[in-house]
Amino acid sequence: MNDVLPVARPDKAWLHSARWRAVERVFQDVCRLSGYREIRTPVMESTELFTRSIGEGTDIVSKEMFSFETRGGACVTLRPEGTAPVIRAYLENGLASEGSLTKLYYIARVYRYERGQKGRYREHQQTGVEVLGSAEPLVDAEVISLAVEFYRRLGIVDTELRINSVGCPGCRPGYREQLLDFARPLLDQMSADNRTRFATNPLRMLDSKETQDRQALQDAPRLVDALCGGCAAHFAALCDLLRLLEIPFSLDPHLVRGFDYYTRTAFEVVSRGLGAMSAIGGGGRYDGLVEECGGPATPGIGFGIGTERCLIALESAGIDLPIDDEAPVAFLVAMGPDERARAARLLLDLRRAGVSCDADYGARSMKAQMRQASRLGARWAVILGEDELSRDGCSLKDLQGGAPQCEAPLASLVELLSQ
RNA sequence: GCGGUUGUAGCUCAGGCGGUUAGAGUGCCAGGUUGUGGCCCUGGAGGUCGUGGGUUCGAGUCCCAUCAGCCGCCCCA
Repeated sequence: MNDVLPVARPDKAWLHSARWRAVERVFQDVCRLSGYREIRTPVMESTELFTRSIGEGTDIVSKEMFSFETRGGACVTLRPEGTAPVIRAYLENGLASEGSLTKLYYIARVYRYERGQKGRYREHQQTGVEVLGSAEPLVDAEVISLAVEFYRRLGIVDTELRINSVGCPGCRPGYREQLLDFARPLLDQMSADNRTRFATNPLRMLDSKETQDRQALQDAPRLVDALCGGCAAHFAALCDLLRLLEIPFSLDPHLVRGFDYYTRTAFEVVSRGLGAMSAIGGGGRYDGLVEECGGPATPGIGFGIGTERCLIALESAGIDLPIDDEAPVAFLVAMGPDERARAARLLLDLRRAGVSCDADYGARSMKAQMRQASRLGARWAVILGEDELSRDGCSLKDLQGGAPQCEAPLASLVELLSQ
């Protein structure tokens, strides 16, 4: 299991909870600066929500969902992605207000029943945003720039942004016919998977990474050339905006992505040199999804970013984000039962004053307590012995500096350590 | 879903052709220092050998299944 461990137990660097917090903090900062608000949705939703939104023919729905029946006989699924639950919550809680945008972000554990490997886990985390209520290319550009800005702030610079337009229900069927006509004579040159896709989900043939499929479809008609007027104008406007924002991108006419709900803009951020696990984020526009989920026709766009993949990318790039200092300021060393009781009171007083502190709770030797203080990285050892307590004082030893040990009155301890 | 590989102490790993009380390093605990961390020395504790079956007089070792990790494919974050 990929447990996320405290910093004090060194393991794979990216498994430290402090690093997760650091990445999440960067994401939250970027979102907050851009006017997004956090939404938290349940891990479990009705199965139907996902089969309808993601699409029956997709890999995720057909073989990768953790689905089961409740005691009451309802079919539920652990969410395999973040968008559909957000849409459901948006509708159910009336977050839409007439004629205005809703900008949301989420940090969600998601679940897919698939074979694990580096950077791919059955339970993983995605951070993402959803913008509901606008079809303006300006919004597409903001969402993409938000994702790019997140990577930039993390320091992951070895990335490439790929975009495409997958059209709309108006122009896609026409393209679909073009593609089918092109592929039909080439069917025997393609993989079994692609022959299946030919019948079930032709656009996904383009996404195949099999070399035989890539070769066969190399000169296939491009979706971007078959867009209707509205989609073409939208895509052109987005490309202009990205250039204005100085966000480098490449056009990938074969980019389709794994969800059926995408319309027009689709994009992916890949981190080069990470082998099988190249995509570290992706998203797109889904102008029909809200309606599909039972709401009013509402355009939307969003993206999802894999937290684990970001952490691995950071690790392999040798980037150390600033992480929380978990070392206590003070460690109380108590010599006997009376002193331990006194220490308990001091711990409370110090903590109330905002001074992080800890102590040993057993009857261990002074040497062992000092060793623990040192190991925890405490700045001060506060020594409570019979002698000191008889004078209502304690000995203060600086475990990191070279200052000589001194005695201080207990009454002044909180003030001394608060500095 | 497919292929390869690994699973032994908290951690990193040894354990020729199956044979008696399963080892090392590190970490942990105690002592050396009757009340003082890091360095050093000595000692100690700690293991259902991933799990479940099977073969055998006897399985950490061989066989099967299963789970998990890692790597590749597919797909995706």
